[in-house]
Amino acid sequence: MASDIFSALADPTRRKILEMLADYDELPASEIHNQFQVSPQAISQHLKILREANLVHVEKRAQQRIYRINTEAMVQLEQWSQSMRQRWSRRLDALEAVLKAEMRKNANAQNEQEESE
Amino acid sequence: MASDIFSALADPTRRKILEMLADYDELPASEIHNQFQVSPQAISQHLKILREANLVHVEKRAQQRIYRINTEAMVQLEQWSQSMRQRWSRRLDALEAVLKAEMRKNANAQNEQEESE
DNA sequence: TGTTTTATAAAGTAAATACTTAATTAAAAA
DNA sequence: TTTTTAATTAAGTATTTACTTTATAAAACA
Repeated sequence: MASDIFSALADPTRRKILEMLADYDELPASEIHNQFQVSPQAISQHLKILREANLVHVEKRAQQRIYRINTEAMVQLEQWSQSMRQRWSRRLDALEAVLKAEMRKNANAQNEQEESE
Repeated sequence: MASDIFSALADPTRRKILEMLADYDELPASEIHNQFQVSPQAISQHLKILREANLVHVEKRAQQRIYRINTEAMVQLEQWSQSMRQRWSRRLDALEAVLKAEMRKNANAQNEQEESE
């Protein structure tokens, strides 16, 4: 996992930037900035963090910097939540196995009792 | 989305706590603390943040506080990444439609040319 | 009851974060 | 070539964060 995807996603401005990029594919920094009330420098700093987390790609086009979302990095986020689910269900499977074993044991005990009656 | 799930997940200690809870279902604060090098107070503060983000549940048991993961909140994280994927693919679908329309147009142009030949 | 266990709350601090303004870079246009 | 456009980097600042130590709470145990 690219070191701090989660820190990068912690900021609502950066999440909104990613959502914009998911909707529009490619956007120059200036257009991203238009959607917010803060300075272009502030947005540039957010974009730098998104770049460093490998959540976006940049391409130079004349004076512009064109940003795109990096879907691979987004996949990593999904993988983390999936791995959480797997840990969770692996535990549930183990619990289920124990419960089934318990049920068999009870069923056997029941049978033995019936046989002795 | 319970306001700052993402901020709660930004800290590696808190993510590790969640992973522990995913593996072990229920754990008292003291056992969680055992896995880390920081003070119990520091862990208590992390647990508070996880509680406020609704990522965990607590149950009092004698002096202990028993923590469990709240799977509903984890689902919200998956929903966000899924919604990102949806935005992304909705855009791809639209692009595909445009491309298909282009192809039809070209095919028609081709036909008309053949007819005139 | 007084003491121990388990945990949290409160107060203080160093480092990180999200902004600002000022300065710099580099391509395009006049 | 000078100016404009688009964006970044640098420097400074207020707030937030992640810890610490100290103090408090509440159940269990002697």
